[in-house]
Amino acid sequence: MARWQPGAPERLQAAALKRFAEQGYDGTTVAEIAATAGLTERTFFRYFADKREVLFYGREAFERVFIDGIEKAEDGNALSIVAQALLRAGDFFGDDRRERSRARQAVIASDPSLQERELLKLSALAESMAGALRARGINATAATLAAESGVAAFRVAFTSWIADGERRSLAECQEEALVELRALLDPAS
Amino acid sequence: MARWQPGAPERLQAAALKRFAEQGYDGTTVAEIAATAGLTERTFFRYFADKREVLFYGREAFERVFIDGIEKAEDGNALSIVAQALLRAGDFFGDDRRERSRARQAVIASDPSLQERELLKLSALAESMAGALRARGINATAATLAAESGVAAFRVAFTSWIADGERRSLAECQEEALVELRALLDPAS
DNA sequence: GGCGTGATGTCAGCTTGTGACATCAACCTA
DNA sequence: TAGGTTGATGTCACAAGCTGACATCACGCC
Repeated sequence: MARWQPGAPERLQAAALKRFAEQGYDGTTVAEIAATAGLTERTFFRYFADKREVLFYGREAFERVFIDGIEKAEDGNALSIVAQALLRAGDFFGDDRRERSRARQAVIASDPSLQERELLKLSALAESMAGALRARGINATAATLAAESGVAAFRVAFTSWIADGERRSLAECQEEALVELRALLDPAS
Repeated sequence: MARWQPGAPERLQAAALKRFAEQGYDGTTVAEIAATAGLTERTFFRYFADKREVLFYGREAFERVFIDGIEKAEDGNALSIVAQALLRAGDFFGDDRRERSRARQAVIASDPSLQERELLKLSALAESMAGALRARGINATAATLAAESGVAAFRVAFTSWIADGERRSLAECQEEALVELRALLDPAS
């Protein structure tokens, strides 16, 4: 038998989500999270740089979907490449993930320091996307603007997707947000 | 003679900028900042909610320029209203502010937790701008997307403006960024 | 059987941030 | 002018986040 239970970071994340939902983010100490997972505070900080980071465990897979999407997109202008990547990323979030996403987002919305961290992650995502666009020959400024606008569209779509009573898939919400983005130039808007 | 030296928050901010430049953000404690300003740590936390906030003192005036710009802009589509506001905001940063902006931005770039705070402030700015757009009758989604894209353009322009050797005014950098943004959304491109 | 490895624990300490209460010059009022 | 009020600041104690140094000890390899 193994000396330690496997999957320490996953257990810590599960424990944290449970506690945050019950007592709130601020009302939960790292020591409590660790105890819930059968570990100590010190071990928590070996896996996560700080208390907030536990909510963002496993982001790399998520980010890779966007980068892959940009690399594999058909040729077009910067925005159309980003749009293709977003639509593929939409498929990454199936309907089974909706409830968990909602719960996680509710925790993040409850605390400004978590919103900051979320923004930093999204900013890093935009920077990665801009890099992938530059690798396809898009100029630096256009790449940055396309990536940032794309992330803004993703946020709009994601917010709709987890809203109460929303039935459409994330990909459908994405399409709508992209239509709106392109319509910003319309004199009618 | 007054019991206390006036302008405690300004003195604390100046002391902080000085120390951060000399010793780095992380290498400076709040107690040191307060001592430099002739005050105590407790007083620092009476003026600033946390250590980072001292770098963002006086943001309201900055934000108001954007909101005023949106309110006073001539009619047009969402993006053109945002563009008018950005160009006015460009005038807010005269050439005399360039050096201080550069120094401040260097501190922020040196520490991820400061970048987080900066992103939160910019996100709040975008949300205010979106509100001002909605007040002009723009629909919610378009307002959010136009505001976020506009803030992205501002960041691009601001980064150019404080780059080494840049001679153009911020307003000129803004114009360039806006041209790129419009080209991005233009289906013809 | 001995030994290194590596995940975890223990402990001490620093920094950030907060609540409760004390201080005391300036100001107001009778 | 005496006496009370105000408000910026100080003092103290403490919780919580986070870190470095070192200890522990099952597992697996030689």
